Amino acid sequence: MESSADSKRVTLAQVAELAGVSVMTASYAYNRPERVSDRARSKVLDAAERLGYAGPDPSARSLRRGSTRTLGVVMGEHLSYAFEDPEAASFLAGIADVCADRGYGMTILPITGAADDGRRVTEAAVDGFVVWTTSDDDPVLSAVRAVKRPAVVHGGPEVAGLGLVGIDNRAAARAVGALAFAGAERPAVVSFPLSRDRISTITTGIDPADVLFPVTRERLEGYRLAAEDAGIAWRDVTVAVCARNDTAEAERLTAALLTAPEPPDAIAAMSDQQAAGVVHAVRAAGRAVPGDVAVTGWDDAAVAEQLGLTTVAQSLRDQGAACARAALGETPDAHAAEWSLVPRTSTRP
Amino acid sequence: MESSADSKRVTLAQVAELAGVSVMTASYAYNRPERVSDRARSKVLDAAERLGYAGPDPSARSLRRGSTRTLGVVMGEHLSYAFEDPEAASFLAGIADVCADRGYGMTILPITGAADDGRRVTEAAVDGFVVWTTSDDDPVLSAVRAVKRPAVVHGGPEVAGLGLVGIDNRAAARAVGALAFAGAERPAVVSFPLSRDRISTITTGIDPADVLFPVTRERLEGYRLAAEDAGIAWRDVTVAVCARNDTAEAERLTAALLTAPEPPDAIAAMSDQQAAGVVHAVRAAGRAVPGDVAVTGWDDAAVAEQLGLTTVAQSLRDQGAACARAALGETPDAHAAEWSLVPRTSTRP
DNA sequence: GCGAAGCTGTGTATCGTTACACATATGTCG
DNA sequence: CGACATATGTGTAACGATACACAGCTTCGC
Repeated sequence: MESSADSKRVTLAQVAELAGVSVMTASYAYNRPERVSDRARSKVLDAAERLGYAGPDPSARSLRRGSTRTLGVVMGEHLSYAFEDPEAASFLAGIADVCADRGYGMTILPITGAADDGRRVTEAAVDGFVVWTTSDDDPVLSAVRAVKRPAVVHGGPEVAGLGLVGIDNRAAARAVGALAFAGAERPAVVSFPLSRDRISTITTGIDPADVLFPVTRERLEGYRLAAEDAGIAWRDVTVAVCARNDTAEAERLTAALLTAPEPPDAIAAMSDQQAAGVVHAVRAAGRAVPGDVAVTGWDDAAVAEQLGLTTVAQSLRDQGAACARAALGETPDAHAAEWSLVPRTSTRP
Repeated sequence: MESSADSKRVTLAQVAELAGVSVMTASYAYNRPERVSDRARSKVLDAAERLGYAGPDPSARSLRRGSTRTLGVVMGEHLSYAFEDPEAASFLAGIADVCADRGYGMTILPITGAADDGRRVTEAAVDGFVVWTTSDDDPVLSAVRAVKRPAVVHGGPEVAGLGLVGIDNRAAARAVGALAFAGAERPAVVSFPLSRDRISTITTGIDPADVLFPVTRERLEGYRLAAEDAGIAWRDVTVAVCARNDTAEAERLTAALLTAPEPPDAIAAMSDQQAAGVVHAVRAAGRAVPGDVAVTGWDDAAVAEQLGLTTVAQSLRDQGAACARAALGETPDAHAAEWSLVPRTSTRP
C-alpha cells in the first residue's frame, strides 16, 4: 500500500523496481511468460497487484510494436443508421466474428458526412480498414487510401490500391428481375438513393450510369437489362427512389405508385425490407401478390421467408468476414462473393 | 520523389527536414494550424504530400497525449449476436451518436466468453468503457474495474467503482405485469436466460434471487410481485426460459406451453421480439390475443406497434448515449433512465 | 522612441513500452 | 573436465509524437 496513493499512472518501471527486477524482466512477465522464471514472474505480478498496475499501456505497446491489433470499420454517413439496417448488422457481425477469433478489436469510425471525416480516418489507431459500400465520390475513400494501410471496400466503388469484396450485382439483378418482370407489362423498381443527398422521388428514364452508388448503379443496370429482356423499354419503367433502406419508406412510395392511372404490375426492390413495404402497400390497396403485382426483394432476410418473397440470397455475414480477413492481410484483397436466386411465391411461376 | 522509395513508415521528422522547418513546426501544422504561419504550414503539407506522409501516427500521439479518443464497448459473450439483437443495436447507435459528435472512435471489444477476455479488456486502447448488461459473475467486469478507467455498466450488475445506467426494471415489470396478469388465472412468463449456460427450459418455482443476470432477475421479481398483486402464487407461474432473445425461440417455447393440459391465459415476455413469437404461437394454436391469452412485451419496438402489443417503453438509444457521456466523464456516472407503460390491444382492458 | 504584447519558430525532454544484444548461471555430453 | 547449448536476467536504444519554455522579431500605444 506504500506508494499506491499517488493517482498518476503506474508504469512498468515502478513495478519492476518494487519487484526488484529489471524493467525487461517485468515486460517479459507479461508478454512472454515462458521467458522468465516462475519466481521472477510472480514477484512481478505481486508487485503489480500491490501498486494497482493495470498492465502494459496499450498505446505505448502499439507504438513500440508497430501494430494496434485493431481493425477499423467505416460505415459511411450511414453510421447511426448502420445498426438499424439488418444487412449492415449482418455485415458487422461477420467482421466481429473474425476479429473476435483473432483477438483483434474492431473500431467503428465516427463518420458523419461532415468535413472532418477524413481526419477521423487518419487519426484512427487501426491496422487496416473495412469500408461499407459507399458512393464513387465519397471523400472518405481518398482518406483511407492516403493512410496506406490495408483496406477493403465492400460492394464498391472500386478504388485503386484498395481491395474489393462483393457479388456481381448486375448479374443478380438481371436474374431476379427476369422473375419479377416475367409476363409483366408495367414493371417498376424500388431503389436505394441515387445520390448523396438521399431524397425520395418517383421518376422514369434514369440513366443508371449516372448513379453514384456502385451497388445501386449495378442493380439498376441489371433491372434495365431484365426489362429489356422482357421486351420493355427502360424509359417505361418507373423508379421509386427511397431515401432510406426502410420498410415504411418503401410502403409509402409504393402506395403512391399504385395510385397512378396505370399502376405497375411488377415491382423489383433492392432489399427485402423494401419488398416487405411493397407487399404491405399492395395488399393495403386491395390487390394480390403476385396476381396483380409480382414483387421481388434482395438478401433473403427472415422477412423474405415469412412473406414468400422471391429474392437474391447472399451472405453479408460471410462477406463481412471476407473483408475482415482481407484487411488483416490473411487473404487476397479481391473477392467475388456468392449469390443465388431464391424463387418463392411473390412472383408468377 | 527523392527518398519516398523506401517503404518504411514516414515520420514527422522526415517531413520537417524536407520542408526545412523544425519538427515542432511540422507538428503544429497538423495539430494547431493557427499556431504557424500559412507559409510554414504549406511547406510542411507539401513535403508531407511528396513523401507520402499519412499524418501523425495515432499510437504515438495517444502515448504522448495520454488519451486515445476512443471509447471501448463490451457486449459480453453476446458479441456476434449483438448486431442481430435490435435492442443491442439501438443501444450501440446511441453510443455511436455521442462518439461521432465528439470525434471519438468506438471500439467493440472482441469478447467471446473465452478465458482471455480479460486480456482483451486490458489491452484495449480506449479511454473508457461501456459494458452492456451482463451477469453478476462476469469476469470481464473485474478486468474492466482493474484498468481503472472510467466505465459504465448498462442494466447491471452494480459494481463498485463503475457507473450504472438503466431503468428500474422491477418497477416496470410489476407495472406491465399488472396489465398482463389482470383477470388471468394461469399466468406465465417468457424469460431471458437465467445463467451463463443459456439453455432453454420450461419450469416453475424459480427463485428470482438466484438469477445471475440483474436485468432478468429484476424483471422476474417484478413479475412475481405482479402475480402476487393479482392473487396468484409465484410457484404457480410457469417460466419459459429462452436461450436467446429471439422471436423464433419464444414461438417454439410458447407452442410448448400451449400444449399443457392447463395452458396459460396470460404471458409476460421480456422483449417485444419474444412477445411477437408468443403472439404468433398463440394464433397458430388457434387462440386469440388477448381473448384467450393476454400478452405483453418490452421495449416498444416497431413490432410492438404492428402487433398492438402492450409493452414497456424505454429508449435504449438514449441510454446508450447516456452511458457514452458518462464513460467520457461528461456526466455523473449513475443514471436512472425513464420508462413508461404503453397499453395496447394485446392485454384485456 | 521604448517597453509591452503578440506572433512564429525552435530544442529538449518525455510519454511507457519492447527489441536487441549481451552477460551470467546452469546443465549436458563426450 | 572443458566445450557448448540452454535458461534467465539486464542495459540501452529506439518507436513517433507533443508539451513546454524560451528566443527572435514584429507591432502598437503613448
